[in-house]
Amino acid sequence: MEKTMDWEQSTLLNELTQGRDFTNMLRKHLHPSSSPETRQVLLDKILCSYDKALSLLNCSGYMVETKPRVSTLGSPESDASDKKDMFKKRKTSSGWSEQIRVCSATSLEGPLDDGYCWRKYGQKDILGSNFPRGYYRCTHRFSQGCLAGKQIQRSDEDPTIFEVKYRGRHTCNQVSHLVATPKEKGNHYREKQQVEEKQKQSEELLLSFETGLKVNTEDLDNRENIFPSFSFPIESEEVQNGLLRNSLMKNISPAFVSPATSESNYFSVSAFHMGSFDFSQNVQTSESELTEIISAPASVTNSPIVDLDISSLEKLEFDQSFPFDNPEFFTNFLQ
DNA sequence: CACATTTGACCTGT
DNA sequence: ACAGGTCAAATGTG
Repeated sequence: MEKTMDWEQSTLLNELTQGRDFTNMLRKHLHPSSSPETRQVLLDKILCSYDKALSLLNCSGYMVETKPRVSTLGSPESDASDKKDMFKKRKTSSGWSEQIRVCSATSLEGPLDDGYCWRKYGQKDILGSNFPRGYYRCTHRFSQGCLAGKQIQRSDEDPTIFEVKYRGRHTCNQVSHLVATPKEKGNHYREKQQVEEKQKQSEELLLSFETGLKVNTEDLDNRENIFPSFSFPIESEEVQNGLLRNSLMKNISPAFVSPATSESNYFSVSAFHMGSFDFSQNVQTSESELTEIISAPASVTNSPIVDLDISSLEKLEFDQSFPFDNPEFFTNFLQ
C-alpha cells in the first residue's frame, strides 16, 4: 500500500502541475475569439488546483519536502524507509479543530451523517475516557485528494453527546455526487440508501428547525480551527466586516451554524457547495455566542441532511434578510 | 467482488 | 514510558 507521505507529495505535485497546465491553456484562450465559458472553466480548474495544493500544504498536518522527488507510489523499496520519513515529517499532533459537541438525546447510535462520506481508519481508547475515540477521514482522500478528517468520541458525562473534532477541509465533490449523480462503481447501494434516507428525513428536518437544533462548542480559543470546512459563497466587504456573521449567527439559529461541519445539518451540505468564503477564518465570534449550550433531538442529530437544491441557494446570494429562521422557507424548499 | 470496519501493531511527540 | 494518531491485515457487508 502506498504511504501517505508519498501520496501527498505526489498529489501536491500533480495539483501544481495541473494548475500550471491549466494556466497555459488559459493563456491560449485569452484572445477574443475564445469563448468566455472556456476561460471560466479553466479559471475554475486553476483555482481548484490551488485549493487542493494549499490544503495539502496547510491542512494535512505534514511538512512537505522542498526537494524534488520522484513519486514512489507503489514501489517496493519505498516501504520501510519511507514509513519512517512519513512520521518524522509529521507536524505536532494538533491541527484538529476544537471539539464540537453534538447531542443525540435519545439515540445511542451516535451522530451518523453530516453529508460527507467518512471512512473509519482507527479507534483508540483514550486515557481517562470511558469511550473510545474513532478516527475518520474523507472517503475520497485517495480518489480526489480530499484531506478532511474527523474524530468522534462519546462524552463521558453524557453518553448521548458526541464530541467531534474536524481537521482539514473538504476538497472533494462527494456531496453533489451523493445528491445528484449515481456512482460509477462501488457504493451504489449505500449511497442509494443515504439518498432515500435523506428524503425520509426531510420532514424531520422541518420539525427540527422548529424545535431547534442545538450544539455546544467548547474551548473555542483557537477559533481559526473551528469549522475548518465551512464555506460561503460571498467575499464581500460586508462579510469581511462581520455583517454576514451577524445575519448568520443571529438570524439563523446558532445551532444551524455550529455543527455545520459536523454531525448533522443541512448547512454543512450547502456550505460545501457555496464556494470560497472561509467561515473559519473570516468570522469572528464572541465567546458568549460560541459557548452557548445547545442540544438537539435525536432525529435531528442522527441525520437531518436534506438535499436541497443548492443552486437555488446560490441565487439567493445570502441576502441578510434571508429567512433562514422562517419555517416556510424550508417548507417551500422541501416540496 | 469491492468496498468499509475492526483491531493490534507501530510510530511520534512529550 | 506513555498517550495519541495512523497503518494495514483480517474480517465484515451488500
